[in-house]
Amino acid sequence: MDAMDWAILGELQADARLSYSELSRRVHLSAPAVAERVRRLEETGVISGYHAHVDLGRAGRTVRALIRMDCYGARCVLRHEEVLTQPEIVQVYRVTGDTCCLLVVALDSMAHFERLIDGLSHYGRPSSTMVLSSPVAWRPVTPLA
Amino acid sequence: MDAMDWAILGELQADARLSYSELSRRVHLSAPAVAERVRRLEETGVISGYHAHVDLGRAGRTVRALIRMDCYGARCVLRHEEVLTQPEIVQVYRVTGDTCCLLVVALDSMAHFERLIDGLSHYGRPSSTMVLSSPVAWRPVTPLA
DNA sequence: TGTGAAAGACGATCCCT
DNA sequence: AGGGATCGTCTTTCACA
Repeated sequence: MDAMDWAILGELQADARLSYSELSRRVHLSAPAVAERVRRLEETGVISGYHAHVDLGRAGRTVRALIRMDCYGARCVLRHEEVLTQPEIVQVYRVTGDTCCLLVVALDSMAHFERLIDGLSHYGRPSSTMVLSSPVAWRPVTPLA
Repeated sequence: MDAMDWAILGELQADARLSYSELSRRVHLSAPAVAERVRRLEETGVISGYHAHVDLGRAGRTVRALIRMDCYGARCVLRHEEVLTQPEIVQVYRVTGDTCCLLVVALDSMAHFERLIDGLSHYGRPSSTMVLSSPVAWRPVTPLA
């Protein structure tokens, strides 16, 4: 992971659809050399994937919330994968502290949200907070000073 | 936003670097037609970008935490953009409830984390929880049933 | 590792449907 | 709005440094 790798990562985090030739121009390296470095970043797992980001609001998911789950021991949602694979749940963090995990959910209506909460309450006590906005929706990973 | 748009969104969310020709094969449409639909999805903002995802652990960011900020009125971090642009902060949610926002942070050490907390405490009272793992790191957006 | 050249594939565009 | 043909560009592979 030298400066060249970080330069390539920076470009691909900003625009994953850049061609190797455009990438090679930006980082001042030949296209085959860039392609080889990208291949290795993928192989070693530094790059975990390339994803189009969909605007949740414009896709109809106007209701967003954070749900802290205080689970009932063995009935913990983390032990029931089928719960976590619901499309409404967009992120799950297992955390320390007095709750077992935090769910980030995005839905199309409050009614749908109410139904989700009802389903989750079988596994633990959900404590919800509505998301008003995301001042930082996502930030590229850079080497820390 | 018909079924074809959703099929294209599904493919590009799974692999943003797919070529139009490969995409056209997968959704059974000609390449120019696919390109035109993608262009419109970008223009209308449904697709907000294409990003390479970097594995935080393999990039040296081994410490992750969620920080709820209980801000001191006008000194709220949401009013101080320079605070939120720090590279350690990877996501920010403005939320309802008794705290003003939730920060998702990723750092290379606990010492660095301590310094971050110290800096934040100027703006409000930070309440932190460590992230153990992400059972669902990210999920593609699909039409809800 | 990185470069340069060559062959095949791909992306952009135009026109027609 | 989609399909087919075109041309310029890009990806990939190779030999070589």
